[in-house]
Amino acid sequence: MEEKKVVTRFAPSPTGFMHVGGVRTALYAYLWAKKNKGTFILRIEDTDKEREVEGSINHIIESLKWLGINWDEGPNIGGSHTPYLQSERLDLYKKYAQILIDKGFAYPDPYTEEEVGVFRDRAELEKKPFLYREHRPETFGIWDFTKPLRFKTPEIKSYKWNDLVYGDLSAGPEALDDFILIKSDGYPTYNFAHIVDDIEMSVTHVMRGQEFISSVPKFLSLYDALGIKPPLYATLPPIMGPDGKKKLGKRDGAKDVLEYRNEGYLAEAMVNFLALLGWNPGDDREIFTMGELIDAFDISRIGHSGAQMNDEKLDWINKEHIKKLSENELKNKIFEYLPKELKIDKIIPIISERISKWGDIKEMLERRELDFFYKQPKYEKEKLIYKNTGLEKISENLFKAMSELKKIDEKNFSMENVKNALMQIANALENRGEILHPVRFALSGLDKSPDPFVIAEILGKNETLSRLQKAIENI
RNA sequence: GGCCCUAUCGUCUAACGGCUAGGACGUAUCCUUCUCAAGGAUAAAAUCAGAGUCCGAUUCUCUGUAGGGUCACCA
Repeated sequence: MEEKKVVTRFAPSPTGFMHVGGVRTALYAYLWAKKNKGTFILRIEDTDKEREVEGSINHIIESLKWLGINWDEGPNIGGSHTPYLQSERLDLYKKYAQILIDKGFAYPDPYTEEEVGVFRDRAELEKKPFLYREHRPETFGIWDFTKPLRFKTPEIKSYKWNDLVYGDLSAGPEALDDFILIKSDGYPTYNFAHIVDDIEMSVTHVMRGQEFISSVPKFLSLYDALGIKPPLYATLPPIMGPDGKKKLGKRDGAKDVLEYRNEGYLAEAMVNFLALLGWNPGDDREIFTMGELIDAFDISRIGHSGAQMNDEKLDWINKEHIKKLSENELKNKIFEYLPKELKIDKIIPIISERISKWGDIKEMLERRELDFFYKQPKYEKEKLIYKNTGLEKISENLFKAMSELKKIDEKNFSMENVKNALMQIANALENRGEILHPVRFALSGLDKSPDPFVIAEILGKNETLSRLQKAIENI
């Protein structure tokens, strides 16, 4: 028997930016499709014209592209199920609506929105779940497109189904209701449209957040009414906000993923982090490329409980990915952030081992931690004193350092040689810091900085000696 | 309120019903050239509670508790 080709989709609504929750859903669907050499579809569910936010389709596209979550079919590139915007597929939903009407499984809603609202309020007051079907009219009129079209649930029963992640799930009959298929504005609801499209697009695996679990019986009864076998469901655990309580939502500060790009995170690190938020490979690996994720990914290892967004782990993963960059990639990226005076090859390791994301370079610059590499520092004496060493002693040590460093030929003024020279003096002292600290301070003017040897090499012999001299004059 | 889902270190997580509950981030301490960073080592840190089944329960069952989701002409 031939295996059916795996088709997954990501179907966002264009109501704003994408946050990590949406991205992770997209990622898992993508990974599963790629792992099975299947198809990953991007479909835009723009059936709510009220909530639609201008520009969000492009924003979503840009986010996915940045992360390398590439779709095989969808906006911009087309495919065999074009178009990929639901607002352009209205005829199709009408066709399916007609099928349901003909089968007696759909009817126009005779009530106004206000009247239904009254039913709902009453149910809420009585602490009962609201069920429209308890108000289902006896006889149905002809649908004239001005009223919403409702689904007539064929059979009110408890549903049981299997979820690829959660296993056997079930819901009571109160999960079933005569939901709206087509709104009075002519657009289908999510409940209806996504099912029609999943059928038309031959989607085999539906991955989405667990907020949809309680709607699944509705979907199943719709499939039943149509006489079509539903796809497989893989429900994803929620991502919680930083407080660990609520599901991450735009309302409580979920970040636009593109903001992570602006802060200087690598796309692959972001993907790596999100993949691990709710899934694990079953071994101790933590750092993955997209290709490695595709190999390792498996629905059966997706977790069941909510995971909390954790920026510190993301920083660590990003740093690990930075370490994997080639020399050239690292150089180009770091130089993007540096002023021309600092575009020195030797400064790259100094920066790269002090940052976890590119944006940290901006902060280093703002804190003026790198200025001394191209600018004579100002000396603030408070930062100088090393333990109980007196000023005179410090000057004396600086002189010693100068005279030793003068002996090194300019061509050989390397970190190693500077280190040897200075350590020779330092080791003779009771406390090595008595010379290492003043020298470092003379070169950088900072209480915290890279070590003096590497700075000396970058500054060169002349500048190094000149700064030692200036420091002596200024203390 | 009904229905549904979930529960292992602070966080992400691992553990056919069977070793001392493992790893990672973060934290702390030590080492490595004064500081910072990087690196190395070490440490502290968890099975929500109570019953039941079993020789044996983090794992299975029940109850409780806590958290989350859902009950739209939103997706």
